[in-house]
Amino acid sequence: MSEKQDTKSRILDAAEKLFGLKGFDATSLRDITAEAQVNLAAVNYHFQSKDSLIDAVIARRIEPVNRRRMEMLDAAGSHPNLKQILTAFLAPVLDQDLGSVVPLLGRMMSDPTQFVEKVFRKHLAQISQRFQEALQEQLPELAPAELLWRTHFTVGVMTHLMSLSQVLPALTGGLCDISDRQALIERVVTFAAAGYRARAAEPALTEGKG
Amino acid sequence: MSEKQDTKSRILDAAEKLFGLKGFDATSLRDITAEAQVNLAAVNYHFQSKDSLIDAVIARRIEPVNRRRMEMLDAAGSHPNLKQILTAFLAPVLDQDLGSVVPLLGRMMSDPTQFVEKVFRKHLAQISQRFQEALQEQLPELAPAELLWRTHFTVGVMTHLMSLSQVLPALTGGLCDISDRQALIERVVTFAAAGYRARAAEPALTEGKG
DNA sequence: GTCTATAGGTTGATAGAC
DNA sequence: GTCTATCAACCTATAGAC
Repeated sequence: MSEKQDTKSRILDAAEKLFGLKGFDATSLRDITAEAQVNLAAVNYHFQSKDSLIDAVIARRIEPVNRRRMEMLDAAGSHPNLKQILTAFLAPVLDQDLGSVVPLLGRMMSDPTQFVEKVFRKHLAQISQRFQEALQEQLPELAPAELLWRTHFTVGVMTHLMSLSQVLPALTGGLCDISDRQALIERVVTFAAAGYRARAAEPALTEGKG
Repeated sequence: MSEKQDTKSRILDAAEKLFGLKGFDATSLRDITAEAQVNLAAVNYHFQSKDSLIDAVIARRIEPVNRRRMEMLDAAGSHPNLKQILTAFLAPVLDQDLGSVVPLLGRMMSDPTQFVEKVFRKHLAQISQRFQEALQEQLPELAPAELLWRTHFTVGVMTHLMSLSQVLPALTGGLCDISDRQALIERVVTFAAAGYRARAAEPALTEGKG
């Protein structure tokens, strides 16, 4: 759409695209400035360092997602049910641009190297707490640790969808089409909600038939 | 245990550890040879290129996992139930060394760049087909595409566990302890089995209360 | 703000002695 | 098989002209 953009935005757009496509380490500043059609020195002028650029690229996309999550959770009232909570958590992510934002967020979520410091503590700790409380209210019989495990599992479903979003059609011979967002979100929510509601295994008993 | 190892194995061990810790791109051959305490040129002598080394590192760990998966699936008889199928698929992965193999497999599964060619087509396509058939037999009411989606979700749960295995205790304030493998496997199987069994959403209807 | 030029370091890979 | 030495290419970052 917009023919002309300022240098800073062009760099952010190009970085986002390439980080998602090739990963943070495999993308050089030269790759980015070539894609953005700006001068190499512009990156350091506007963002000081590659590491700060990564921070900026991530923050630009995760913060609006988190705001939308809170909006949707609030909109569901003071006692949102399980599917409303899960939808508020997942939909804002899966509704993003499949060509750049989704792969970027996938890289961000699945790279353990600096995930704790760069992503979780800065952007996810607070909102996770809020959703965890809402979930616990709907699932009072679930021990907090068990609830946390299942949230970790659900985040895994979401993360893997984002990481492999670009290759999923090829992987499944076209059977899994990721472009219908609404259907995808409902699918994930259905799957995760059933997982949350599963009766926790009782370690002391011999296991029953599956 | 083994004090003395041949150069080739030392390189594989060091590469596995560092690839898991820092990722494929961020790990240089010099990092690897320093860790393995071997000469830099030894890598190219034994493995030709970094890319071939990555292949070798992956193949060494995924192939035994796949053999074990098939063993467990076969051991469950000709009509394994859902939990038996899921356990056969997940347990051989989650039972691996948490300090090196699990993080490596996590990197491998969550890097979309060459996942299709380097990992899926070479190591996962065939076994996926076999498990998909077993699952379909137990879940005949589920459309093949829907089944595939849920398998993708389940692989996401597994992958995210592997990717963040090193940081999960720190992330959850120690609440989620990954060292009890048996309990973890049961937790994942319980969650995924419930997800597989969830009634598929019917797009035409207005949604019921969650 | 944008550019050129370049510093200073790392990378994967190889040639050739032993 | 293992080593030293090295190449050519690449990297991030910055200094300084405009």
